[in-house]
Amino acid sequence: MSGDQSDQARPTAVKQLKALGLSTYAARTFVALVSLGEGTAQDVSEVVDVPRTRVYDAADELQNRGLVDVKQSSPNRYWAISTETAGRHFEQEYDHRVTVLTDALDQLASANRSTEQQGVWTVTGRDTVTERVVDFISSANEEVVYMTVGELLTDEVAECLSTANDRGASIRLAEMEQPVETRLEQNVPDAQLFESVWDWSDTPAGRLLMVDRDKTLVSVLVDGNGEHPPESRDETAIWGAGQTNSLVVVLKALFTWQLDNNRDS
Amino acid sequence: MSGDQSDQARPTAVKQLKALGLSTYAARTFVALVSLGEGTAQDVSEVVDVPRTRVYDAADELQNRGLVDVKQSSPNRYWAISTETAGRHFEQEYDHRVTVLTDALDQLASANRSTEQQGVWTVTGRDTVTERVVDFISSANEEVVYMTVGELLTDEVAECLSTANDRGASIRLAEMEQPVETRLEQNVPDAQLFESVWDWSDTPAGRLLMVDRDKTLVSVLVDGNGEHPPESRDETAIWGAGQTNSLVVVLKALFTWQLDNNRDS
DNA sequence: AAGTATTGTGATTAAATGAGTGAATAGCTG
DNA sequence: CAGCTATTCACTCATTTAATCACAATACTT
Repeated sequence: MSGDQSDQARPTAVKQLKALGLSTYAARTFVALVSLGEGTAQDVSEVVDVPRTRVYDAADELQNRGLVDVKQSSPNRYWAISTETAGRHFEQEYDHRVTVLTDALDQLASANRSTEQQGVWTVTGRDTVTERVVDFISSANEEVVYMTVGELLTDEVAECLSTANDRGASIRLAEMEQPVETRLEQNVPDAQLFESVWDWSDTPAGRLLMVDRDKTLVSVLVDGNGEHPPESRDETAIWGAGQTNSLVVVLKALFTWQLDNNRDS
Repeated sequence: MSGDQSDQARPTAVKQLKALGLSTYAARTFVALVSLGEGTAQDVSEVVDVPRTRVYDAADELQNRGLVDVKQSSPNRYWAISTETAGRHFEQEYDHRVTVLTDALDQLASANRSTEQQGVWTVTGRDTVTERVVDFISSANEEVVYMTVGELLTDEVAECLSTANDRGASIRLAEMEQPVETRLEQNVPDAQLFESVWDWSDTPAGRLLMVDRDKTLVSVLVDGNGEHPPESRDETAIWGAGQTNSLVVVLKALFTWQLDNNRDS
């Protein structure tokens, strides 16, 4: 199929453009103009599903956004900016957005974000959990203990561990499945490896993390509904912070015992 | 006023969050949680204008987006991620969006984006015009002739000119108002400067650009309605491409005469 | 030059999304 | 167990957005 790519490309492009704030018609019109390079309202409505009489509004919207130039002739002709320019355009727009947002939020953020927490917070979604893990490791000053299944030791986390190590924190790393692999040594060469004395193989455990003996996180991998391939298994985690936090106390005990035991052997 | 900043910060933060795809309630709830650090539905609805019974939906939305963690107690407590994490989060999200979009658009883009154009395209808005100017200069292989009023020779354009020069294109630069200033030499040291023989002082001219004697752009500065300060004057431009394009022909003639005349003196 | 086709604008209607409100259920506390 | 609060759910109202139609203006054709 020659159109196999385009058949996919068109809806995804429209979807992204809508997510970036364009109306449905504007998104479709822009996609049409990118395909055509240039065209009239008629041309556009023939290529995509936009009523001809609405192409004018859509083109207006696009022009105001700087995505389309207009030739004032009869009939009017519309010209879409190049894909590279469009990319740069949106990048700039959203850099600006995020800058303004973080500035505003920084002003609002209260100083009393205490690290002393009573209970336990839950996080869902693999990316979100990873985000929290990275957060924690980034805040490490002295020690990071991280036990994980192999598939979750991504480059992002590995890099983060390296940075923490450079900062002077000691890294203790273990894998749950096999005995410590050489892969770990490649990814995080400065880490001090240890082996788990328990067998996690029949548990859905994902990661155990402890930072400076003050912040801890536990995650499990949970199958969605059907038997998806392993990569789409969802992850949910709980975390807590502070010396008096129950989860911290438990994991501290667990890891201390674990590490002591390892040193002996 | 102590709250002078926050009074501004809160609405702008909400506005940006909405622009980034959150619902009004979700945006307000997040702002409240950033201010509080942590809180119950009650707390949130007391701080910002969200009905208490709806904080739960909003928090759900935020949790799915990975912006808020939940503590399952009674009452539930919600915890907002740090502003830095939020910034990184959105950056990542939109980098991803833009990547997917440009990929899709590249597949769609027709190869026949000919540089040979019949008519003349119009662009409005200072930023958009600048974008087009940068586009043009970036595509220059041999020669760039750029005549501009001082306020429009921004750093972005200057840098772009330097790059073009490094690529082997000769840069000819002039300012419309005063005789050629030393400022130009600072900004674009490698440019060959020339003086205009005409007096543009009573015209609203903004820029004249010619690239490789094949693409040209003319812009004018136009007052909005009231007497705004000069920086808010809007700009509109027309451009054309191709050896047979009327605008190209005109500007080529103009500049050739201009440059010849300059060399004589 | 007149008629026909096509382009552009505006008004109008219908559908969908989202904001706001209140009632019902579940869970805790005394 | 009673009274309270927290949470969820269902519904209304308003605003926005999609879609259609009718008309005016312009260009093209014979």
